Amino acid sequence: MLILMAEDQADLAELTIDYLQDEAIECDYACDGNMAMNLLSVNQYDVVVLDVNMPKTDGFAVCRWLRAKQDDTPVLFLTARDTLDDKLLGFDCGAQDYLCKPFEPQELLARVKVLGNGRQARAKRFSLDNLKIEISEHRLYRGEKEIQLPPTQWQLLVLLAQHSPNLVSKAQIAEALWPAQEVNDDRLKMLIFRLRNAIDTPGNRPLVHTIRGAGVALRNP
Amino acid sequence: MLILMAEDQADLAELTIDYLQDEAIECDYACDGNMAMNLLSVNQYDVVVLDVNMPKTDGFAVCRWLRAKQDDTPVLFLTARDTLDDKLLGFDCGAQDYLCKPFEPQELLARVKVLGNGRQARAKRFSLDNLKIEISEHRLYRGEKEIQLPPTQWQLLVLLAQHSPNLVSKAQIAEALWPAQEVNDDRLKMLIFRLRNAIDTPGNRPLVHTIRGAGVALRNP
DNA sequence: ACCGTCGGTAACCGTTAGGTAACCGGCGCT
DNA sequence: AGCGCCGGTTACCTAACGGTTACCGACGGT
Repeated sequence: MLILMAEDQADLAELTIDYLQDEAIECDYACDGNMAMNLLSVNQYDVVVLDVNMPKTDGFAVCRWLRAKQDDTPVLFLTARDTLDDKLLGFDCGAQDYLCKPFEPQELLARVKVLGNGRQARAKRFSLDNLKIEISEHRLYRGEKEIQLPPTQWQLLVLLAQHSPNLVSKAQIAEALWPAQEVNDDRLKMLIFRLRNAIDTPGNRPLVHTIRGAGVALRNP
Repeated sequence: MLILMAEDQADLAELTIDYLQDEAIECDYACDGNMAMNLLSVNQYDVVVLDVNMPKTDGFAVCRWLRAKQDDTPVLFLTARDTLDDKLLGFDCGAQDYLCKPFEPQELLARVKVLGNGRQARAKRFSLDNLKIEISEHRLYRGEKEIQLPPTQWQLLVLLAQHSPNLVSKAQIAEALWPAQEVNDDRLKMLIFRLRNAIDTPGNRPLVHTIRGAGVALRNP
């Protein structure tokens, strides 16, 4: 997950960013409103954390500008301005959340995660090469053709997609699909084989890769 | 927008609900955790506002229960428990927001609106292919012909329509139609069969699709 | 009391999914 | 080279699942 942190107090920003990065949240940093807008123009973020009091352009203005250009990236205001009117103004600008300083980094983390996940939840789709998965619709396409998958193969595919492009170990798969059972290598072998047959059809680039002795990954060659 | 307010202090709840209703937010009210779960089993809400300290079942438990049954309705905790640990616990249970008492009703309203917006407004009409459902009038048409549905089939149809084109799992259906009963596959099978007979009449495109091992969806092929 | 409707149970059946076993081929190790 | 392990591939068998039909009891209106 990649977020943009716009905050003019460099020391506070650094502490916060350090903490978030320890929790596997990548952060870009902007020290004022204009810089934030520049970065927002170039990159796509999962969440934007905005201070309100910033040089050049204030946080409210940045948020309004973002919404004006039809960008619905979730915005969280992080500011010392704690009056009701400020909060309402923040939500009015199109923010999703509003957290007052001083704050606990853990709470910020929790809220950022919610905003980032909600976005993902709304989408609930995955695509790689010409493979498209509509998870909530439970549909799967390779190119133009729709593919039907049996239950367990679908489970495996979703699992792989969620970790893509990372490798998923056999133990992880077994744990996810057959919880609290001893690992049986054979059924797993067959399962992977069948999934591969189903989605890596001839004429398409193979996407299911087994790494010998380690596990399986869903990714480009 | 329809929300569920679960709060054991009746006076506070009433004030809040009055305010929200003035702002065009309809509210159902639950005075304890069990009542909240009952209402959540029957109805679909845009947002759930949960107190933590409630009789019978506390708010955290309700939220966990909701997530366990794969319901991703946004949850906002509204509670006097303002320690960091409580907040983190709340988010851990799967909440989207956490607001501490005492609170300003305007802020609650703003946050509820944010949570409710991600989801499309509750449709009272639904149409797909040549199938038209007037939910509030309780009428159903396939092409020009009006169809009468028995109560449970109607319930199922509305449930499927609300999730369309997404898949609805058997467990979800059972939970919605026969809350707090053990899942009986057979009655469900018959129910789906009868609904399909009623609306997927010969000459029309079939819209009720069962995905083996997963559930049912109302959608175009 | 009669009848029609509705929803649940049971039984049947064709299909499919997924597990087991057997075979094969390659790679790395000694 | 030879062996053994790992993973790919084929074949087969059974249990589970879903569609379908038939039947039955409950309920409500006439």
